[in-house]
Amino acid sequence: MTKISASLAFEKPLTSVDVVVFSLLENKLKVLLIKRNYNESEPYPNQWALVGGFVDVAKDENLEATAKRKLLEKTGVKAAYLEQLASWGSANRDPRGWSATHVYFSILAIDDVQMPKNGANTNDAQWFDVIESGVLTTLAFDHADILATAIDRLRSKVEYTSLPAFLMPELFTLKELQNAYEAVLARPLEKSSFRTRMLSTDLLEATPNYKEAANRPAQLYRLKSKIDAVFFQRTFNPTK
Amino acid sequence: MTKISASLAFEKPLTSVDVVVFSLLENKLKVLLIKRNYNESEPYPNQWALVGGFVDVAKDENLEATAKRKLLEKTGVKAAYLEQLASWGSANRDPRGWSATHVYFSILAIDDVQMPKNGANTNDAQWFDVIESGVLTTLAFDHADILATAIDRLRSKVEYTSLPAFLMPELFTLKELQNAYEAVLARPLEKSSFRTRMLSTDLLEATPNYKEAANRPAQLYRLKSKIDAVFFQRTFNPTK
DNA sequence: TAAGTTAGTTGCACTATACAACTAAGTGAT
DNA sequence: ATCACTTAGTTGTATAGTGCAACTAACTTA
Repeated sequence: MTKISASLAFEKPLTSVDVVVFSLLENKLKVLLIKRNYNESEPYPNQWALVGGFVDVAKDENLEATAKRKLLEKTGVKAAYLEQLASWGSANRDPRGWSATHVYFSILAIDDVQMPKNGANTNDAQWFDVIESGVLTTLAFDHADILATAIDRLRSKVEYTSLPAFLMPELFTLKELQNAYEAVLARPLEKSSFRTRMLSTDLLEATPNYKEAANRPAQLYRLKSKIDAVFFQRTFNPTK
Repeated sequence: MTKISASLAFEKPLTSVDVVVFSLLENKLKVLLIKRNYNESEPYPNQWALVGGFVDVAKDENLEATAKRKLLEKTGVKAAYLEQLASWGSANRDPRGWSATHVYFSILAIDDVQMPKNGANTNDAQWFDVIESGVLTTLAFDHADILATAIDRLRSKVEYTSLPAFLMPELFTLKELQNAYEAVLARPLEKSSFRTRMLSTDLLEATPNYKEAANRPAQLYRLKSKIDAVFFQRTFNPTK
């Protein structure tokens, strides 16, 4: 027996990728969950779970490819903000054996999403309200832990980055962007310092258009770059 | 064939854990590297690599346990600052097949480290200077990428956390702590604001002792908590 | 034309920082 | 003893981003 076959003879853990998909719907932060098959021979039948699945070593060139494939299958979205969150692996998180999952999180503008039309069961994918650090539903596996970590990470990054910009449609007003920040952080922000912060970077581009309403029209902005987030030097509201 | 055996029949990627181990030696940031076996049947024989190895599904309860086991084997250190960095997985990063590695990084006080005494080859573990975003040596696998990411993450966290405190011995002066920050960041910091920042949190505890020298003695401090890092509201030197 | 509403600005206070000049406390040479 | 030298530690002033509150701007509707 050579050294190579010895090392490959180790029992290998199961390897999966999960994606925590966030979006904004009616000014509320939402997370996309998938209902698992009603199949008693698989773990957690009929329960809600994160978007995800096993790495397909034939199809997926790398972990991000698995994440993108799963995201595309469930939302129809090709290019989206996608960031690695962390990984969870242990002997007992999956009854089928030692398993490790590489978790990403994604932030989508709801306009871009085409929810799946799965003939048989159109209700197998659903947006859930994010409340505190989770959802009002039991989740499969350790997905409640994972979701809580993703929400924490999202909130802490939103304190000093432009991530909520990825929740916005093509054109939006500064107040709408502020509403998105507030929906994620679950707390109000101060108008003038919010505006100063957003306009002090080259994140946004003013358009010649205004959003008409029964009051003073608001300037419409668009993102300068669809890809990169901007980092600020401080957090909001020093917590004191 | 049942659904279970179908899902487990997938070919599984190799699963490993790597740890990027940082320490401070003579006021220079160092990273611990291990020389791979001189064995032509294994990939990258005789090359330097990060601390790491395959998950042992029989021994390791979870990923962190694998990381701690590897850290203990190579440094003798049991409790250290250990944080997940990210994971890397692809079809071609390991010639033995589709492989995914879960990477942690650790920060150690050099005093705590007992370098291994491996009878045969005592030179198989060595501290390398961190220069720019890497080391002056070729690394096995994609470990140069991983190391660069770890250095970036370390530097960016050091801007707003107390991580360098974990590089210090039991007792240290504020100047020594500042030297550690500067070694990691590879740039000078301003004395008075550094002191104000450090003393404004309850990170440090003044001891009754002073460090004697051929000049004014410096107050010695110790960490209040060995476990948690402190977060600050801003970065150092806003980069214009 | 006035009331109501939301957009957007302005002035002032506060806080953590940067920068520079200062004082404090020791050693060692003369 | 005194003074030069060195490093520890402090102080004063400026600055930048924020929080807060009050203000002005622009539009609709009654």
